[in-house]
Amino acid sequence: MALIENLNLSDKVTQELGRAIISGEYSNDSGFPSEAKMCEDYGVSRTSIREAVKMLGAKGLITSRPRKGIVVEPASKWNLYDTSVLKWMLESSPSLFVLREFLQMRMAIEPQAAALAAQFATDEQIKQIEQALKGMEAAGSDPTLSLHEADIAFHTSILAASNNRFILQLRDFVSTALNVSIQHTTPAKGSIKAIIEEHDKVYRAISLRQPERAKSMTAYLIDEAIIFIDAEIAKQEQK
Amino acid sequence: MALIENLNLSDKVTQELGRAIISGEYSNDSGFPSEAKMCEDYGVSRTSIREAVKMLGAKGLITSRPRKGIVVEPASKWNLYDTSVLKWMLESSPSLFVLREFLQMRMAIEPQAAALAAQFATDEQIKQIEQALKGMEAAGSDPTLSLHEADIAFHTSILAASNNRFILQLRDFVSTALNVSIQHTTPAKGSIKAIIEEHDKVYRAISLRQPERAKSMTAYLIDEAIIFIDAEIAKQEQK
DNA sequence: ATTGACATATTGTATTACAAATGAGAAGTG
DNA sequence: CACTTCTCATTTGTAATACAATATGTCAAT
Repeated sequence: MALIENLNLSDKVTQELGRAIISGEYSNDSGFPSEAKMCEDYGVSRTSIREAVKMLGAKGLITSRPRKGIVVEPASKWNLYDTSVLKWMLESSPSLFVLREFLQMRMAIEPQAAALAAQFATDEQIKQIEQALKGMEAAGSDPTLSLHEADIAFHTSILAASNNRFILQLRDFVSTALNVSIQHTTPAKGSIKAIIEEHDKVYRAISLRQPERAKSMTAYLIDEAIIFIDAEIAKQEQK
Repeated sequence: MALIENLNLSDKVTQELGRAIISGEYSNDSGFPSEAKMCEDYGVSRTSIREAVKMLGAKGLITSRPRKGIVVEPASKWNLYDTSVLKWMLESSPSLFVLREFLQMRMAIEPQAAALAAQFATDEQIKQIEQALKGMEAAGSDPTLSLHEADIAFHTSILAASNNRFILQLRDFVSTALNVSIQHTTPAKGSIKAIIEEHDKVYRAISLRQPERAKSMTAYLIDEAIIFIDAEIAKQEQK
């Protein structure tokens, strides 16, 4: 999974440091080690350390200044929409709460994306959504196919059809959210048909160019997931 | 404005290269120069060039591999929520169309943020929103104060009150959007009172813990701006 | 035509050296 | 004593050099 192979040294150091920073190993105690110290710790040259530091700086995790050394930025400065940062967060956080935040974000983005798609999608883009929907239907009746992957394809095809770069950019974010979801939601087998039916309603609203319906259908879809997670969290807190 | 002073060399190179990449100077033609070439072009050591390349790579703009050289990633890979990337985009794009995309994003984020704030904001956070609103009122009657800054403070205080890290992260994004807006919207002086009145409705909905009203009031607020920009774009296309 | 070996260009890594910035403490001064 | 100024030490910033690793294309041999 981690696949820390095939990476060059500075990338490997970046991975390790990034994970360590986000899991809070340097937040409270004696501060961040100096470049020289890290050279020893990791057994690599200062060149590689510096390149790693620059990359982490570009993601908003740290800053460095002469004599002062390297300091970890407050979490509010971290670029959470960077896929690496997102990955490190998921590796170090209890994911049920992060998942709720994910879903709240999806509740913001996806209904609006669906509405924009209904207004501005090209015929080609609508065909893409249709293809993804057919993929879900196929996976619904054929267990060898992945319903999960088709589901992701459906949602991202809508993001693409919004023709808004900032929304499309959240593709990885939504994919990640859906991937995390799958770990918690045991897909009630009987309801697969219902799920596909609901996705179909979203598709039809978009293809019929009805922004408001597309928006509320999508909101409905995500709200179900939020209700499920809220229940899950409540269950966990009871223990 | 640019303030390219006070930066170290690798940061300066990063700025220049980033701007050049996003404005498309390397997208179609002979490809990206090699590190050695850039050392000559910029008159700096390979160390600085490499650090700049690493930073741009961390923002998703380029990748580099031995023998193959440095290649510009497709725009879909760029991390648009990186404040530097955002800045470079605004410097190189006709901002009226970018502004519409900004507003579409705000239409996704802010109503949801307001709804979450109505549900989960602490009393302290609601007080913050109230403070920002009072700031707007003060600026409305005192021309020496900046209504614009108070406006930004109001919107970001709601993002903070959502208590969702992913939404709060978009603070810079929303600030930037509002800053760009001001360049296009000549604030009709008579309507200032109306604008403040609408912001007050959002605040009251949040403080009364009414998520749905907070959401629709915020959506109304942003929709007005979208209508304005659409008209502006139509006007420009007529010419 | 396919394969294999080799030359070549480019990034990757290490090392050394010195410059620049800055914070802390010493030294000096009223 | 209070305050300023100077010096020094620490840490990052920049440069230069050298060689390793990697992948691409070429050319020859089968």
